[in-house]
Amino acid sequence: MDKTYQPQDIETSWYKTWEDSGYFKPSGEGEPYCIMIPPPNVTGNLHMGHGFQESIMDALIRYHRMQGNNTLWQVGTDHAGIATQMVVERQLDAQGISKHDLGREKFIEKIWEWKEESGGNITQQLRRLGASPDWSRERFTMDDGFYKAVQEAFIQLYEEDLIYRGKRLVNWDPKLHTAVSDLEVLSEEEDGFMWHFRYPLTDGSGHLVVATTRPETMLGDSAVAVHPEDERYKDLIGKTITLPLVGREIPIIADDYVDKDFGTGCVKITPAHDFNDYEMGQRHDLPIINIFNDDAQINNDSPDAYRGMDRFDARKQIVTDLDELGLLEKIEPHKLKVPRGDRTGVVIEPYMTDQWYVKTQPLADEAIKAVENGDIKFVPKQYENMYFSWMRDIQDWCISRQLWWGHRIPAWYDEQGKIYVGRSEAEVRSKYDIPSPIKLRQDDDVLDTWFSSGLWTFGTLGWPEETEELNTFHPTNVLVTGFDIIFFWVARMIMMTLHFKKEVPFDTVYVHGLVRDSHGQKMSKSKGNVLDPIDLIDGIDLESLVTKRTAGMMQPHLRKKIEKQTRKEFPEGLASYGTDALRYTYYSLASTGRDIKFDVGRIEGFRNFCNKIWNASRYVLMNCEIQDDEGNRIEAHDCGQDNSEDYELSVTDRWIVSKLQEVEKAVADGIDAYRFDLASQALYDFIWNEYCSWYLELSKPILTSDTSTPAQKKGTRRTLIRVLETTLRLAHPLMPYITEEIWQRVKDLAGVDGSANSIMLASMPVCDESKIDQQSIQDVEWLKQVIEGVRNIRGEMNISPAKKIPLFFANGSDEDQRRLQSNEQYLMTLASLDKITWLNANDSAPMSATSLIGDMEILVPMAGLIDKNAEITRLNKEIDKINNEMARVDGKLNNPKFVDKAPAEVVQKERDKLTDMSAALAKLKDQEKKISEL
RNA sequence: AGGACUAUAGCUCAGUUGGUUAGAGCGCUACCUUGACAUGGUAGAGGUCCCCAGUUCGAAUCUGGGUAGUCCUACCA
Repeated sequence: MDKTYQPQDIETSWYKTWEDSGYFKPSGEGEPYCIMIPPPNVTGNLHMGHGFQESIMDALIRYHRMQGNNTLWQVGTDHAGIATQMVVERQLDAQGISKHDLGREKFIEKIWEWKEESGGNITQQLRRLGASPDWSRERFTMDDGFYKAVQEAFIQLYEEDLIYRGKRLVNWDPKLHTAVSDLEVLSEEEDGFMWHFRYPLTDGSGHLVVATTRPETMLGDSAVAVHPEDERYKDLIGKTITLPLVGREIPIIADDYVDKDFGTGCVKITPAHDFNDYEMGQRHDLPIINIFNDDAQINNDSPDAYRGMDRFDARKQIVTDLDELGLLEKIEPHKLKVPRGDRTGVVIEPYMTDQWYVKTQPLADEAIKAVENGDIKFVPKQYENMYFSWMRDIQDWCISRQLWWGHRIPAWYDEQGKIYVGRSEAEVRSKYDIPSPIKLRQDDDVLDTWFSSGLWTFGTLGWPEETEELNTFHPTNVLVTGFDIIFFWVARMIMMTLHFKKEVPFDTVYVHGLVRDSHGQKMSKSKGNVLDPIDLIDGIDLESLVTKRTAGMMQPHLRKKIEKQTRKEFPEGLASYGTDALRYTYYSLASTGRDIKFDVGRIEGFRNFCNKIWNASRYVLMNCEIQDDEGNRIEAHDCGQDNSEDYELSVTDRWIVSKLQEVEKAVADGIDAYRFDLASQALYDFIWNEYCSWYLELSKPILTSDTSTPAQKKGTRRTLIRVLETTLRLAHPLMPYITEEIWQRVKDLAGVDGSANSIMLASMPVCDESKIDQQSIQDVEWLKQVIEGVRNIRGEMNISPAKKIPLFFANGSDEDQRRLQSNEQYLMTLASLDKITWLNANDSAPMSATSLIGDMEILVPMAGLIDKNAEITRLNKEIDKINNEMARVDGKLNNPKFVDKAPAEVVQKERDKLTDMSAALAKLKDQEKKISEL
């Protein structure tokens, strides 16, 4: 083995082996366990959020696979309608071609080409993470089978009257020329203005002042509304206004939606271009006057002067014109929420169109019940509230999109506009008996991407066919996803699955936070703080990182800023940390419900952890086999794996095995509770602090000493290798590569069945309580305390670690003496001693620096080693510490209320503490006095 | 406007049902190339657990009220 851990040397080849060997496929045996991957955008790239999410899923999958479950991780990608279409449109744009130049068919071909070209990218990146989904079952939301599922779902819902076509106001994206759902609109507060206009009364008796943030919509006004009890305007209700610039006569109406105290108390009503106005229009039977075309330019039904004008130009012109007419009363700065498309960023326009809708209420009712009655659980639980509040106030879902890339809606129209829904034109014709002379035209629209994603859990398993996989793996066990798509996806999946499958899509939803940068900022291209998981795995030099972060950046000042910031933060670029370190970092940060701040310092720490495991394994191997200069095995030592009983386990062997049981439990508990931070912490602590820092050091005196017997050496080897092998299996779900690499070299020494080819198919270690030996734990605890006591004196007194020193034990019990006798060898080595002396009650001790282990004192003679004043200082520090603590405990015990009311055992504990401390204090003070008198 | 979440060491975070001398990693200080590992070892410093009040014998933990931040939902033209 190499002296240092080099992740790049081991990762890709192991992945290939696993995949080629078919290890990712369900075993076909055991309890089924299934996770559906949230399908990433097929032409997208892996970002930190994916990295986190997939690492969590892979840990769960590997863990369950090793537990013997029939484990399926279903993988696939999403066609991501709008996003993908936009990318290809932009590419064509760069060549000066518009999609209309190509026509629908050719354009879709182009997208398929782009899908073929870049589609493998994200799945390759997923492989780099060590993800172990069943690639042989990979799906795409627009593959033939999925198309069929989508079609079937649409037709069924239509036939059940749960899908309908309707004309109403939708969120219109004038850049994309499509409707979008409420969820795809983001409203941010922006600076704007409030314009106050005078609207003259038709009878010439004066005017009303209306306030608006959108002057251009006045062309479509069909009323002015006031509050029915507003004294100022009561008499005007029923009169009319002559709309300036347009000349239309519109009524003044009363509606208690109007807030008397806001603006002027008069509201212009534009039913065709505002959701609230639309409602009011319905209530008062007002005409709906559309003033825009699909581009949000003023249409030809509007006054000549404004036709063809962009909405924002028209706004300016209308304000100017009204001003010239003396009708502009004032303009005030005003903050308002501006709705923008989440993809395009342009202002979304409420717009009258024909669209397809899903009637959501009946579906939502069932979906709410499923969470209420616990069939589906959210982790963390608080997200259930978010889910409920949205579901209980759900609106019908607009599912049609005026795009070309997606599942085309399976509906046909005859020349009268009558709708026929079916699987194909032929089916529709025969079903509704439509003769060929009658022309049918298929609906041009495609379905919202989330409509198809909603079918993901069962569509990928073969629905609408009743497949074996569907029976085996559905409902799935857990969905791992970000909170940002609970509404988009999780809620819809629950509704659709309950409706079509009559069962839940998954038992548990594990919701994680957003991955942010180390300062808590969202990672974004424009901020230039994006980290690419692949760069963290492979490393990247500074220049490449700068180039990458500033690529495609239009504004030069942003470019400069990002470059400066990047050079400052990563002056050396990024080192190659490897997949295992990256994954471990994710796990360590995966506590509940929080966003994740990703700090490169953390990943470096875990790369070091990998190195620690690597080197500990080297040590174990060096002691379990005879090696050549390169560290290759020439011959294996007998590590006690045959069934002979000629080995002897020491107290430290029994201790580390006990500790191993504890960490096995901690890891299992952590993973079972989706607390990967706790699982990874427990494992880290065990490997680094217990196994490496203590156990490996404790094994050295046995293995190197001439006085230890062959049986003792064999027992130690056996424990070294077995604990290592078990720990590797325990760690494998979290760090697949390094564990496999090392496991292959240790498995036979640890007595693993020779037919086991890969650690990923080995069994997950399970805590065996009967192997926990309390006596050994206490003994080693004692031993550690003695060693730490000596080291503390050494450290504080600046005694060179190379200097061997004598040690005396005073005031010890029989138990102490027993422990000393059985651990002398360890003590001599680990504390670097040259002599140990046990003092009986009457023996006199040399003047020494002292440390207390319970009642027992350990003494390091001062002669020639220790400065008197330094020791006094050290003792006083100890004395102060104990004094403070004693004062606290004393106060407690002198409080009669505490003594009366607290449980007896708590009181007793405090009493014991006090007794121990006063004994210790007396000894330290005595010691301090003696030394001072020297 | 309603709701959720967060506040613990310089930084990033743990802290189970109230009882610990409040922990970890990184960073920091001193010493050390000893044979698995300097991607290392040993020792150490560092905390008014956001503030105020309450419940309790006892509060980082429970309750109420603040303050600050993050986010979600709905919005007034």
